[in-house]
Amino acid sequence: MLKLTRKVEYALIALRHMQALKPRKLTSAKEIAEAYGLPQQLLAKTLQQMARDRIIEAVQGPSGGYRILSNLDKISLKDFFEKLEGPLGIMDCYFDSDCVQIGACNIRVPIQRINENMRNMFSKMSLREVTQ
Amino acid sequence: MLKLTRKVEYALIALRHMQALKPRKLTSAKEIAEAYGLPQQLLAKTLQQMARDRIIEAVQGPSGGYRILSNLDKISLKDFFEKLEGPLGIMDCYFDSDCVQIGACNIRVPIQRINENMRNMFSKMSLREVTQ
DNA sequence: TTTAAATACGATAAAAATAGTCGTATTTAT
DNA sequence: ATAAATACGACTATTTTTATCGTATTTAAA
Repeated sequence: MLKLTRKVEYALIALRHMQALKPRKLTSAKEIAEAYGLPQQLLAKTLQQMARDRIIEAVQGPSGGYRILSNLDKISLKDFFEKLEGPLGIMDCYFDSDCVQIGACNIRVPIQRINENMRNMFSKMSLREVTQ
Repeated sequence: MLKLTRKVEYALIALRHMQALKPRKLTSAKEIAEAYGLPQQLLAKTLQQMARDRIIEAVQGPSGGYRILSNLDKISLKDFFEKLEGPLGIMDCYFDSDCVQIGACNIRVPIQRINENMRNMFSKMSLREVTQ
């Protein structure tokens, strides 16, 4: 319960790895996968997604790879999580809203409150705090 | 990502329902299941577990049912979640520790930090805040 | 200009976790 | 005695997550 997905986990590992390299130095999916024993293809997808989201930059071709693009101080954990996994909340009745309960549900408001607290907390933490 | 399970959701709905009743009044799994359109058997299990955890009290026999036993002010959401679902954390490398990474993992410390923040946040919220 | 190493990505398969059901036992008010 | 409720282990179904496959594209270097 309240678990992060592997995708997010791999993304954090990769970012932390890149952060430790010299600025602008490239590293490949293969390199990272081997260094930490991660499934390369899945890691690659995660890296590709972060590239689409402009968190990292991809360089194609042999001797290509990835490097950090954004200022990680400026990205909150909330935004990071949501970029990778969609809206952040304790239940999904606030996103899909095809909840059978319609009017009967008696915990909408309290759940809102918890969600607020969660989002607030992750808004206050930057990605750099995790990767540095 | 970071979702509660249905078990927890049903537990909260049930508690909120009981909280709205006159003190010491009993309500049954059937009653709650019908009122909110929940699967009765699964709800029943959740109620049974809360009874084992002494959050609510079970009365057997016909015209039996459940009522709130504990002071909900005194139970933190953290304890509540953990009673129902086990240890609370963003990843489970801290509980099972059979992570393949052994020494290679580079995000242990930062993940610890996030976990702390989560636990801290849910420690500060009482169950009553949600059910009232 | 061919080759090889890398990214890109949709489709699918496998595995794990979650959700729900079944069957049966026990309790107890009526 | 009966019926309505809790108790609970075993099982099944569903959904979500995780991982793999196959193929295309890019591009540095031989």
